[in-house]
Amino acid sequence: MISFEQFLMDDSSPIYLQIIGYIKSGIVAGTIRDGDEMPSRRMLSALLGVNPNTIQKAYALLEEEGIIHSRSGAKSFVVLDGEKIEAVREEMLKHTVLAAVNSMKQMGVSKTEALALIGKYWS
Amino acid sequence: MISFEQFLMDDSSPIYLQIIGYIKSGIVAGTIRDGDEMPSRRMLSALLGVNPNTIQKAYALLEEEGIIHSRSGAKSFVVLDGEKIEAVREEMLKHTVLAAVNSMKQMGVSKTEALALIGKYWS
Amino acid sequence: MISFEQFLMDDSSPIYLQIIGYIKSGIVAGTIRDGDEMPSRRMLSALLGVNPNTIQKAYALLEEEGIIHSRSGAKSFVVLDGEKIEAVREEMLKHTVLAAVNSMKQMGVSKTEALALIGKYWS
Amino acid sequence: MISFEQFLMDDSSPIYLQIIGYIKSGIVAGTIRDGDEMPSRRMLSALLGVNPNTIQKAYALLEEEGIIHSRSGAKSFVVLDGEKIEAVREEMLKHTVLAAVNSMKQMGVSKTEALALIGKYWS
DNA sequence: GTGGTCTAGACCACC
DNA sequence: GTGGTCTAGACCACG
Repeated sequence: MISFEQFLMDDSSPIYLQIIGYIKSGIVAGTIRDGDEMPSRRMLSALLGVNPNTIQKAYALLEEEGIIHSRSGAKSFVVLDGEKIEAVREEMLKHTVLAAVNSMKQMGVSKTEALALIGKYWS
Repeated sequence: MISFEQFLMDDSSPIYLQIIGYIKSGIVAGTIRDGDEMPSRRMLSALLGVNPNTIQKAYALLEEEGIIHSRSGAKSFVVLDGEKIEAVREEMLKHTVLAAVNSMKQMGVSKTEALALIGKYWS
Repeated sequence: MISFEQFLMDDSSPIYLQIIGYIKSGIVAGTIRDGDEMPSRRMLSALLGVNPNTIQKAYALLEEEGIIHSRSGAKSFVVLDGEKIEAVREEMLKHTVLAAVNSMKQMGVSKTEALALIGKYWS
Repeated sequence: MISFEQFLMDDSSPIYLQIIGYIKSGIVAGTIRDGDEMPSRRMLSALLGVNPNTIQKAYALLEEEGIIHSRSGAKSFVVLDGEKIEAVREEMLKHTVLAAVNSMKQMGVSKTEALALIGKYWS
């Protein structure tokens, strides 16, 4: 059963996207694996203090991406093969890194400055 | 006169924020300088194919930040001293870099991996 | 004993309906005949990896339609006379064909185009 | 502005899917074209006597498929190039025809019988 | 128990 | 005005 203990609501982006991001981050970090059981919508909704529909939306999108599998009446599970994991990792990393790289380029930051900035703010 | 030729609508974030970001990036990059003339709201609205209210909102916020100065009926100009430029630069870079750093941390990426990723996606 | 070797779970419609459809198709195709023995609920549940209640529901509905006959503690058998077979055949075919016909009409497909499409996708 | 006058609720499948199907059928039939304006969610919800959220769900899925384009605060439009139209047509026809063909095959119907059945039920 | 759909209505950001 | 998100709660089909 996937734990949401470390999940912190950010409140700046929609909750359902935060949930999706949390799952995907877990996949990239390796803490969420193929076959893991998802908490039921009701349970998670109670745990996070969020409306069940919000959870439902997150789960529906994850299902559409093929990351979880749900059947009415049965529990939901994570379904991941090596390819999918790699794809998620690629997507997540590419998105974050490219966003930063492009912004910095547009600001006229050089590559070496960029590396220094990362070091500075890594803490 | 500040040119919006290189401005590309991203469609993922609100238009008025994209405009503000474009101006600020130009300031950090040094392509926008103190005393530069802003295009008129009407002209920019037509050029970008966007509702005039959207342009107005962007200009109003830039004015609120003290980055441009408008007098009703007259043209708008950029007003920048060294401090302001440094403040904008600091704000933009910190925001960009911290967003990337936090995302990568959550994905279990190490500092050295992060630096490698920046290098990989830079060119 | 009716074999479920060729049974493939479709995952888009409820399992119990898939089971019923599989049986009815077999009847129409002539591969399932009067007096054939149904697998036990327990066995089928294990074979398909499905909740026993789901099998039970399918069997109950088939019994309700008079297609199988069960006696508690005894095996279930298919009971079919000519009329019943004809009724099932009629029902299955009408349902299938009408669904396709109506969809195609709504898409502005002409009768001759429809016939061509059937030919195209048949093989 | 796309008209929903001919839209009839079927009630057997979810409303949001019926709306999507209606749009796609219109695309295949050629009555819905690139650049057409979608009715606003509120307006359509009132017109069909359906909750706005239901409309929202349909629109969101259409957007995800790249068939319509929405921006917060602005109207939604249909966006279709030749490829997309062909893809939708292919998807819709293939889905309906293959469903029928496979069902009939499983029932042991021959190709000529199938063609005769289509003719019979076309009316 | 589970997932899926829907209603009723609110709030916010955007144009 | 528009689209997007969320709450609160209901109902149904499924396993």
